[in-house]
Amino acid sequence: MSNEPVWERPEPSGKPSPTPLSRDLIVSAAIRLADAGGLDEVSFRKVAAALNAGPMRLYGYVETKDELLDLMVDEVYGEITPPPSSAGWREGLRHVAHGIRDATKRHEWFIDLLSNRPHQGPNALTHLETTLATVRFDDIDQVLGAVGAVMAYVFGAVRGEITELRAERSSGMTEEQWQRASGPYMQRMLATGRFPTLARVMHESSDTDPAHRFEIGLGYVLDGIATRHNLAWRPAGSASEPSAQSP
Amino acid sequence: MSNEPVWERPEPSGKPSPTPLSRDLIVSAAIRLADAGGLDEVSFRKVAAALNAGPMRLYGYVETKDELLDLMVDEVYGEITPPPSSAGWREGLRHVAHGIRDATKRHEWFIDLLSNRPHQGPNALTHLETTLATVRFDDIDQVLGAVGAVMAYVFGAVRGEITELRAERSSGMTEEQWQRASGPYMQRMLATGRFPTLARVMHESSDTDPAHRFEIGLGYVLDGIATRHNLAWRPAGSASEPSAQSP
DNA sequence: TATCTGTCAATACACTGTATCGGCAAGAGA
DNA sequence: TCTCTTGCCGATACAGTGTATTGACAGATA
Repeated sequence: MSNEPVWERPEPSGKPSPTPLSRDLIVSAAIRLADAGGLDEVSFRKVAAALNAGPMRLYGYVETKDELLDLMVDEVYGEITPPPSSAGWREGLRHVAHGIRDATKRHEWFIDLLSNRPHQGPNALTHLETTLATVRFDDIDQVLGAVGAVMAYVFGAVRGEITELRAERSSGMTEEQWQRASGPYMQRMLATGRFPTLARVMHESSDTDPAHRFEIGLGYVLDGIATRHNLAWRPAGSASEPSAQSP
Repeated sequence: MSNEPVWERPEPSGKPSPTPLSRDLIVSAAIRLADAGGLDEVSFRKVAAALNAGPMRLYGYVETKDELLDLMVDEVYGEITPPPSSAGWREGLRHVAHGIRDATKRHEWFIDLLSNRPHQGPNALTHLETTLATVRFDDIDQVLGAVGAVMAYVFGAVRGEITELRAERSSGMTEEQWQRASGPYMQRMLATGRFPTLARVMHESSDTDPAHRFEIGLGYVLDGIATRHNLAWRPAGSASEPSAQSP
């Protein structure tokens, strides 16, 4: 009934109980379950059971399951360390990108909760704030464009990684050879000759390290921002970053 | 029991029936339902009901619900027109990017089915093949890197768009003013003063057209690829595209 | 002490994906 | 033509989901 978002709604007034409860306890239990067995393990019944409580007890703290998921997402945002305020826009955005990727490594389900609703919890907002603040272009539209592009790339890339990783895991522990067409189905498809370029990629590509591929793509995006805005920029492996200026 | 993927498994031998059935009928019914009411409307019971059949009848054509979703995804890939073979890498990738974005406009649920499993249906594979083939760099790793980065950006950006669009729709038809902090919660948050840059973005940004923002980010990625690989490239609005060369 | 208020457990409902079983109808063999 | 097999389909059932409803009980207040 209450139209306020979770973040602004107070929790029930911890009445002394054999097993005390709180929003924090609930979300951390849910996160534990999700980390261990994926989002499917997160049900009100299971979360409540993990806390020695009845399922309906959770509804005092959380109005709906989506709210619980929102709280979980925001908790993950809270784990991500902001870039140092001394960082230039390029280092800053790289830091943020890796922060999200690392967080998703710890909580794979994080990436599944992107399309539910926008992330507006307090931690998500401060994450967004510090990310925007690290890009000190004069033109605010350029700031938004740069941050938006980097975020879009990061989310897409991380999602791809996780998807691939899950496929490997479920498809019988095929380590990195999975995309090498070791799956019999893929082998048959490639054998049809209808996918020559794809076959070439599978057979000849030497770049199978996901972290490296992530870095490559991220480099593209950052280079593009620098090029488009005529920012000074060094091609590779350079330590210092010039302070940003919009043209 | 059969370990073969759907794509290689024959359908039941169309026995004459009052209401004939086929995989195509099933997936198009499912797609119709999903287009109309989102993925939640796609259940075996509802799809079967739309075809005047019992739910269990579908299991002859599709072994599991994930298989049905895979078929739906592949159908969407089939709708995407490949780039003209005359296109250079930049036009080609732009064409692919917009193809995916447009398809997602027609079928919003498409973007939700990315993290399930990799897309390996015949249409998805030919889509990937033509995408790779449009980038004629000598170094195959550079091809994969470029295509991977563009795809990651596209998926991330489109997902963001759809998420925002859904939020607007559910949050009471707030058109484009949503991100202008018209939501009372956001207004309160911004009023705390803890998010100055975010507030500035919300108030001062004039760039609210999603299509334009998509284009901007895509431009970053393509510029980055061109820059990184020292490809000839014109900053803006230039018609002809030089044929690609890797350094 | 009596009343109110807020928290919780139990039950119930509609819905999901899918395993199992039993029948039925078409094709094959005699 | 009669039987038998085979493959498809419907009905039922089961375990699980999110959540609405109800009723009891405990602590605070009058």
